[in-house]
Amino acid sequence: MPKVSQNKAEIILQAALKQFAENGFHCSPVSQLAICADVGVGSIYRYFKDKDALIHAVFKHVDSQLQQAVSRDFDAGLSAQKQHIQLIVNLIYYLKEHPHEFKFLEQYYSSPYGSEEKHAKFLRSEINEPPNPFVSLFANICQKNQQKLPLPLYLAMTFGPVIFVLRDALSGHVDLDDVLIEQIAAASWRALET
Amino acid sequence: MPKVSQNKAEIILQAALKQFAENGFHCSPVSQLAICADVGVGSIYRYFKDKDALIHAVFKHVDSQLQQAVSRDFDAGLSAQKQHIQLIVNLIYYLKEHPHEFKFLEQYYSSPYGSEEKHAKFLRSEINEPPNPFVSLFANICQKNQQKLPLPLYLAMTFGPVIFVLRDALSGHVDLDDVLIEQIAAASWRALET
DNA sequence: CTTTCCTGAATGAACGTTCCGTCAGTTATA
DNA sequence: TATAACTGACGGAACGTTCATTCAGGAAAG
Repeated sequence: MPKVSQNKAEIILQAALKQFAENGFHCSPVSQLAICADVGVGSIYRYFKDKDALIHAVFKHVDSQLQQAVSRDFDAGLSAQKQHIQLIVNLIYYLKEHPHEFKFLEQYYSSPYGSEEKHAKFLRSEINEPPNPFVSLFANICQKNQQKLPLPLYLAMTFGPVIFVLRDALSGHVDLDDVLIEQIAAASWRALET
Repeated sequence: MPKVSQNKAEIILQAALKQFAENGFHCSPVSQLAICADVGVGSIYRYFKDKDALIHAVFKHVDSQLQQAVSRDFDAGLSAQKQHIQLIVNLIYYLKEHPHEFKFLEQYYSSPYGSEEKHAKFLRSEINEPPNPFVSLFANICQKNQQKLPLPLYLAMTFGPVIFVLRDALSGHVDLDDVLIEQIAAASWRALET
């Protein structure tokens, strides 16, 4: 037995993701997280300094999986349009099939926890991180067309509709089928053309 | 609200809007609301059954003012494109200049409080409410072009970018000037064309 | 005086965090 | 190998804090 079973930390992380997504940070008492992970309350504090640290750890975990999923089958040889649509479709598919991850990220980014992180991702171009495919694609688009497309416009027309439609799909008000997904991706590309 | 000072309820409502927007529902204790409104804690419970009722009352207040602001200068005689852009610009302007209202609405809609309300607004076409200008315009667009544009796509491409860019503007990461506002409105119209 | 309005200390529930006893697994001793 | 001593992961009762809500009583209005 290792000092700290790597398994138990993982179990806590998964249980926390589920609880946070379903009930929100504030309505997920540590006692409830413990029950959901089938673990004593004290054990959570063995693996994570406090509740905040747990929330950040869940984010890190979710974010890295999302990055991976979005970049899947990415082909830099395709046209900018095809790349764009591929990324959007990947993004929607992944989040549609991982509603817990989506709800968690929404909460995280719109809370004091993630208000910095959000833009660090796009406005800095940091080293030692895997290059964000959306950022590279945007740079690509700007270079090809000499149009001066502002980054905030690109982000708004790209992620805005995705987030909006995912919310509606998750709340059960909208049936987000393959056709609608393709339509969203195509429309968001049209929005960027001039 | 029976026989009670009209004024004091209003003061509480405004103070609550400010506090909720700045600190969130969960970090706005009733004691703090009372201090901010310069009333006793008990008085809040004279005007509102409990904290939840207060939150719903703030929503009703904010929502009605927003509806009014968006419909300003609305001219049904203009082209669908011009109408669309006018509505979007109105919406962005109002929310940009009323950040408390925006932050409150964001919180409200993405909390258990407003998960129903949100879509009641669009998916039902209820009587005895003032007609939603976006809904009428959408019906208009669908009639003119015989394209079968699904409502969820329209909503996503219309409100998605607006919400996204407003978030960034509010967090100080983006300078949402008149040019960008026009660009967003124009892009969202382009997204709907086929 | 009677009634209405208002207050903030008091209340109890719920929460995050701590702390210590328990015990399975590991090492030391013979 | 058998036994004793040690170690640190683990659980959950207990603690202190914070919150929404209440209520007894004071102030104002009539």
